[in-house]
Amino acid sequence: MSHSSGVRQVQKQQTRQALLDAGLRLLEHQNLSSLGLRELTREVGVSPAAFYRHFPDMAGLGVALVGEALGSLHATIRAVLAQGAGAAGSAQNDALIEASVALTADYVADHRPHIRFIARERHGGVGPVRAAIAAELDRFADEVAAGLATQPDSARWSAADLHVLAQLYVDHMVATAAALLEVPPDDRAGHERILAAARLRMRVIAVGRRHFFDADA
Amino acid sequence: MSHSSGVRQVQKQQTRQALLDAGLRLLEHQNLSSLGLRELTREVGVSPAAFYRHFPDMAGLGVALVGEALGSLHATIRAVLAQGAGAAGSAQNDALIEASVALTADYVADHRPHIRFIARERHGGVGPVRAAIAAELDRFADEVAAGLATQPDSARWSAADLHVLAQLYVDHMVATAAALLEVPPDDRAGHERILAAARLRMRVIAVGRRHFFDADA
DNA sequence: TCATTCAGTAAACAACTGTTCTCCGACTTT
DNA sequence: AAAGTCGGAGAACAGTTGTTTACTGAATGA
Repeated sequence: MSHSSGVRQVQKQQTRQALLDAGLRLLEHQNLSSLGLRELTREVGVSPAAFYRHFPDMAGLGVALVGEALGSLHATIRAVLAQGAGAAGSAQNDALIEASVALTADYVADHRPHIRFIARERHGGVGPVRAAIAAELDRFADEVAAGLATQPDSARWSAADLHVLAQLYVDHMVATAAALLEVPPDDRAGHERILAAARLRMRVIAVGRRHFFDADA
Repeated sequence: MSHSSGVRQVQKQQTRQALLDAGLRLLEHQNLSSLGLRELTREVGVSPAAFYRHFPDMAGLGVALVGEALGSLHATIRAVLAQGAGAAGSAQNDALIEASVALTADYVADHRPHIRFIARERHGGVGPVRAAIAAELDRFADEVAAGLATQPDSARWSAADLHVLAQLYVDHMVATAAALLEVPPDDRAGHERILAAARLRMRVIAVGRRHFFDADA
């Protein structure tokens, strides 16, 4: 058999990664559908034909970038949500909100180009990429719904309705991430303004969930 | 002076409109940044050079499309929100939610390509278009905030926090509109599924607003 | 050691791109 | 009726684009 860590494979992965990195760099200021194959290979320093050794399409490159951008996030999200399992009270809830917002802020700070790519291509013109992003976000919603289900405030909620609520949380986090991109990375004040707004909105949603089945709701 | 309804002006507006219409048609399956000038003029049946008589750029065409897509919506939104002014009780609130959701559904049904364009270019690669969309959505948030302010449930809310809440409503409506686009126009079941989820989420937010300052919030 | 695999190259393909120029001819003003 | 305006056509510009082809030479496995 051919073990997968031969010199050949390693070098192939290196240029593949170089293509992904250069793509991300070039996509900071343009859409995937306007990124040229030659433009990309020129940036990397390989011949145009070399691209086809790694991806069938530009769409293929895009799908790979989606995985790079969001793939590692699932475990992190589950970890954050686990800290609120079974906990009650608004103090505990606020801690969970704070942790979620902090996670969003940190991830955007550390992966700006990736997040920008996701925001840009979420409704972009490249079908397979749109589908890949939608699939990842759906998985996020599943995970958030599972996390919500363990909390006392969700006692009277059906699984289906919890999933709808989870989508609201996910959408809101994506919106917050996109808002953070609109502000320069070193603008601490603008940064904090967005995060404060995000916290407020999450608290409104949390309160709404808790009182949703009250008599005067 | 030259009155603005001469044969000349009318014909000019006609080809301008033809450019906008053809643009919208071609943008249904691609991004603005990948729409070629020649591709567009070919679709309309005019020479490439004719484009420059109407727009300096593709970005210019895009900004004009933003106005076409969202400009007429402000008055409609104000009208819907006015019906809830000063009203209390969850029944009245539900009516307002229903009206908002119905407005969104109708507008998407009647302006699918426009809304698709907005969703696609909201975070797209063309700066001026992004800015134009952001400006329109900000105006929507202003209008929603003004509408919310007239309701008893907002009694203890500051103007600034109401504006943050209004952005949540606007974001949610945009997300709902985008979700409607993902489903074929004649899929009544999928359509209704999305609208039911939107209503639920809006109700959660409304309940959260009402109980936000409760002792156990 | 020798044959095989295969990532990357170079060149050629036909087609396409945005922009500028000069010109025409129908509308508009005087 | 003459002079002026101006939307649009047509051609030329110098590039660019994605894709396929035959090839090289180093890593690989027997």
